[in-house]
Formats: sequence, structure tokens, C-alpha cells
Amino acid sequence: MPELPEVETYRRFIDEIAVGQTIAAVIVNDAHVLAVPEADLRAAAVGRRIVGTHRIGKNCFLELDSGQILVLHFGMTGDIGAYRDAPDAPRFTRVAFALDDSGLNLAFIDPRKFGRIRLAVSIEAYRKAKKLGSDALTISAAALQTKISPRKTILKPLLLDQSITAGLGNWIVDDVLFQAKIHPERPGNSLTDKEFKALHEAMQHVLTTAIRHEANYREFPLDFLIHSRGWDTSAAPDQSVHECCPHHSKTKIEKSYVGGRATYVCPKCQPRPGL
DNA sequence: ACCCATGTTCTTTG
DNA sequence: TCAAAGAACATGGG
Repeated sequence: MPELPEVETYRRFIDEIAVGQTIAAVIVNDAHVLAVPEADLRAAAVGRRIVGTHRIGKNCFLELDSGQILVLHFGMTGDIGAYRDAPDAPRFTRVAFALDDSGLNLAFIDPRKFGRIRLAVSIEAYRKAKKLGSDALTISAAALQTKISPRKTILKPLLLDQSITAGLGNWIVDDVLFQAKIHPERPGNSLTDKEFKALHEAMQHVLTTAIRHEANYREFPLDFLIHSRGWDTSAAPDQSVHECCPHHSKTKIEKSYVGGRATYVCPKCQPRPGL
């Protein structure tokens, strides 16, 4: 589930359990998630102390006392965890870092293996190499408008583009556009100043709310569109999928594909462009 | 068995 | 050169 709020939650977890500790060993259960040779990762990590954590968008950085950066990207299904004894390792732990003070192992969990572990010389070098834009939590309204307003591309793919602003994923973009009352297929250059302001405010609102709830979707406010997606298969009957708009109880949320991605919209809150 | 899925990156096509 | 669309990646879960 790793969009910006999840990754921020993982970062805080790592900050609590791993910062200040030295990596005693790197356990590789599945080298598929390594984007660097295993030997290079070991050479860079073992014996190094983790001195801090950082995040840009969906990328989590562990700063080592050597100055090198361990970069975690969680793909579509990545997660972070901790365990003490090998038999207790969470299912789908692909790589783990043994921490020498606590004796805990920091687990990089990823069923689908789209996540990657990398090394970088610096966060700035990584940011440049990956062409990451400003983090979605810190980008200014003016900068957002400057990036989007010249583009005739429809909004949703623009907001998913990590070089425009980093951290928004499929579900969050839908919720941001719903909160801002803008249709995902509006061209970037069609937004008014007022709409840009609403867009920026909705981004901050959705992201800070999600982080406050540690990305636990079930706890999100009832007027969030996320409750209309069929993600919560264990929800009680009275709190299962919300088929209708929280603001228009008679209007069904519509699902379509925009830019190849599943997209949810309230046809009343978010009028289709040209109509 | 079939379809869908939170992300990124590459290829193809216009 | 750029943008848009599609595919690929690897796998679990409904």
C-alpha cells in the first residue's frame, strides 16, 4: 500500500527501531528486490551505523555513518516490519537488516517483488537520477501550478508523475481530485487559479490526514472517496463499500479507467470536462 | 480459472 | 522531441 503516507509511516517506524544502531548483517532471502549486487550491499551496509532517515515521495532513505544512503522503494506491495528470531520473520520478508544493539531484524517485506533496495551516494544524487520532483507534502501551491498549468495532458497522469510532485499514488490522486472537486480528465491547462488552490489544499489535507492515521484507511474520515473502493474485504456489513458519494447520497460513485488506472469519481462533485 | 491490484519503466505509436 | 497508450514485471487474493 505504499503511497506517501505509508512510506512516511514506515520511515517513522525505522527511525524508532533502527536509528543509532549498527547493521550487523544483511539477510537476503530473495535477491530479486536488490537493485545492486548483493556483495555491494553487504560491503556498504555491514558494520555501518544508521544515523538518520529521510523521505522523498515514496522513497525512504537510511543514512549510514559512511555518508552512503540505503534507498528503499516499496513498489506496489512493499511493507516494513521487525522480528527477533528467524522463524518469526514476516511472510514475504525478502531482505532483512540485523541490528546489533536490539537484536531485532528490520524486514523489507514485499509479496509482489516490485520493490527495490538501492545504494546512493547522496539523496540529491538519487533525486536527480530518478528525476524526482518536490515531495507532495512540501511543494508550494505556486510551484504546483507552474508545473501543471502549461500542460494539456489530463490531470490524473500529471499528478501521478513523480517528476512533477513526488508521493501521490493512484488512490490518493482520486481522493485529492474528489476533495478538490475536479474531474481527473480535465487538462492541466484548463484549471483556474481557484482550482489550483483547491487542488493544493486537498493534497495537504488528504496526505496529512492519512499520515495522522498511519495510513490505516479504515480510520479515514467518512467523506474520503477511498471508502468507495472495494479494498476492505473484512469490513463489517454496516461499514462495507460506500457505493454513493458522501455528499450526494443518491449519486453512485463511478469507476472507470483513466490513464490505464482504475479511477473513482463522483459525477456530481466532479463534472466531466466539456459538459 | 479468471480477473484485478497501492508502482515504475520500457517500448511502441502517433 | 514529446506525449499517450500499452506492455511488462511477479505474485497473491477474491
